[in-house]
Amino acid sequence: MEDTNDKKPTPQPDIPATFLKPYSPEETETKLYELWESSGYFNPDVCVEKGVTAADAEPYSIVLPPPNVTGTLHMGSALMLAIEDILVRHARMSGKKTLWVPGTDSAAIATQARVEKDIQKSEGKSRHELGREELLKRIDAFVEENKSTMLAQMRAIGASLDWSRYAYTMDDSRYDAVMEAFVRMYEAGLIYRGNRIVNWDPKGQTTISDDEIVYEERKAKLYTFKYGKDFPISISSTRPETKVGDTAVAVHPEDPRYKEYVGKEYDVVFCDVPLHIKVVADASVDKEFGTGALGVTPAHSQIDWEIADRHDLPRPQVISEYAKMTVPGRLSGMKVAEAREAVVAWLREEGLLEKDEDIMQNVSTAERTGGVIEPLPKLQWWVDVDKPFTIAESKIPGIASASSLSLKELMTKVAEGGGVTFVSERFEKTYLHWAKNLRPWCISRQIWFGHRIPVWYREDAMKVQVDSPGDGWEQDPDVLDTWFSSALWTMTTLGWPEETEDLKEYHPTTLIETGYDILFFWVARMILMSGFFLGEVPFKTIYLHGLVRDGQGRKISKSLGNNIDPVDMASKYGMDAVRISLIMGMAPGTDSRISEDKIRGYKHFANKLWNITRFVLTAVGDSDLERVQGEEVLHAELSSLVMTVDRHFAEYRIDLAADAIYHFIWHRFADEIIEESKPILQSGGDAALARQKTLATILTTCLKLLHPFMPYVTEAVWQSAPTLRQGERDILMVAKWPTT
RNA sequence: GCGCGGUUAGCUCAGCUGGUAGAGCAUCACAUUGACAUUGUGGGGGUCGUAGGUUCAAGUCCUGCACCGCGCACCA
Repeated sequence: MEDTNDKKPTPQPDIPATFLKPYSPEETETKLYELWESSGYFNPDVCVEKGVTAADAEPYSIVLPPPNVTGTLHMGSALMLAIEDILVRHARMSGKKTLWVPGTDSAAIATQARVEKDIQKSEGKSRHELGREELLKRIDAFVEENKSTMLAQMRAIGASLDWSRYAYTMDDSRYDAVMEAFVRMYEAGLIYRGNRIVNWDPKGQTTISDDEIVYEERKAKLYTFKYGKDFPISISSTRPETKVGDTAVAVHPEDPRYKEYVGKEYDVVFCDVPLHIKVVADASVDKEFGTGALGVTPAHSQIDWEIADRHDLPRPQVISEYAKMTVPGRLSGMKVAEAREAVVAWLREEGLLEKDEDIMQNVSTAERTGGVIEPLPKLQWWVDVDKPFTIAESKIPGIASASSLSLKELMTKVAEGGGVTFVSERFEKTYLHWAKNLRPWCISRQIWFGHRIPVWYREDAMKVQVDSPGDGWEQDPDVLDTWFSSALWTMTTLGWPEETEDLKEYHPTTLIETGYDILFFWVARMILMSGFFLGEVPFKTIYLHGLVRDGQGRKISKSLGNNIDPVDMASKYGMDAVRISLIMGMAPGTDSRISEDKIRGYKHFANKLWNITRFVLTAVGDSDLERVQGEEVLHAELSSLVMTVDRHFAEYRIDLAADAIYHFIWHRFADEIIEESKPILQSGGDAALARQKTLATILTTCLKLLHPFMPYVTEAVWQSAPTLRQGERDILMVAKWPTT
């Protein structure tokens, strides 16, 4: 260090100068990542070529859940990268043929919404003023900029990803694969175009899937009223404005109050709109709710649409895509909220309102825009999850080749038959519950950024194919739900639809590791796609991690200002400290907490290891330890530590593995073994020599065990202290995992 | 409404197939120029949410209840 030493110079033994000052992450991290990357060892092919991995070694593969290109990495992404990097480094050191595929996700809606918002702010223009082509150009520029930042961040975290296999959801090869998938599923009859009730987001001006809905509990008023003075039945509704779209009143078939009216038809004028209402009996009606009679609005309610199906009712649309009334009369052009008040006022005037009561109601909102969902009938593209198809060749337990089943059944059987294992069993229940209640999946989106639907129209003709059929054919303007392409991710990153070596070698992948919040969006749908196209599961094990919360257990959010930037923290405390503090105390599937204090604590640990090294190197000096025997007892103890760590790895309890290593290093090795060693070393002779050997062996083993968790500091030690390598490779990342 | 978690020291959590409570942080006291003050040693602190049950023995198994969190459904 720079402070001039005017005290007597302590006699420095012959150890590398780098250990004479505290560990400095900022000086080492970038260099070490470059060392790893340029070594080529992130790529399993290179590992085989250079003899690090046996050619016939067991493959171990993980496909990185591609982060959205909408911004920068947050603590959640850092946690994900840390967990996966730990597993991957452990697998690589254990001699497996280890592949971790990097990627980024275009995140269609999220990205377009973000860019549109920016343009609206800076230029005051909407996307329609800009035009499709120009908007896409702007989005591409935005994406390119973010991508490079994000890739740099992934490197900073230390992720040992094989960059030679990097994929982006919208690159050419992925794009083509998505088109191919759509066409094949269409040809199998599992994708169809249909007019059904969709979840329409008036704010985002697009449909969204059931899973993209967020329910918000709000206070609402339930009004009870009649359509007109001469109408015999009262109904209840929280949305009286929709009643101008009613074509029936449904009652329970066994409700004695209404039996006499079933089958009768009435004409009324409701708020200036003439209605023709038929009374129908339908078992889906709950006799106990409200008046026991349900005003049926087929075009603006999912269940009403289904009732209309059963009773062959007309389905007039009375609300537009802009959530405005399309009926003539006083409501014409009003927004739904205004119309509601206007209808209530009219009901009061007419003396038709019988009751209004406060109730709590779940309002459906769009996850991305927060817009209140307006159910509307629309002609959209759907994945049919109920229609049986024939699975040509099945490698899934419980599903026979050439058998016939629906996608829903496929998804259920994969879990029930043990085709995949959930690290936390409880998620299997959640998954199964979801799979069994699955409804058609709406996959078309009315936005511009994304994989455009490969369907072509000319007059009344329609063709489903990847390339344009020729002049005069117009491509469907819609793009696919971003999760449709994501669902193919394990396959497309490995080369599908080509039958590549990678696909053969690494698919099914060993493990999917992602947040539990995208179990349905993504994990379940990968099972769907992989099952349909390949007859196999996309991954053998499902590891779901929880949310990263702040020190007080609050969700990380912009409004709270409690975001902790992983790269920021790393520049203060080192990335090793960030990584290990993210996974310490984090049981799989449960939310975890991160705070600056915790990270600071683990910086101390990195330095502790540094100082241990300094002590050991000093103790060993220039002794030749090659032929020296260490002490049995301590070696047995070390073995038992390795066994504990292995067991935790086998159970995916990397938090416990890290804990075991941490405690051994600090509280056993440093606090006890090193302290006990001081007199032994001073006494000299064979005992001292044996102890030197023991200390070196313990440290070497600790470096290896700790490497997956804290790759930088351990590699820094390995690089600076060749004496500790004991004949192994000069890069710790590819050293052999300790055996017991 | 259905389901899933959780409830153990001030805080964050661990306690596997049941044998009478552990760690880290925090706190208090003491020590040390030591490989390391990014330190060490020691102490205090818990009737393991609640009421029952099974058992020779229950944080640990079973049942009910309460509270917190989450998912799904309903949403007339």
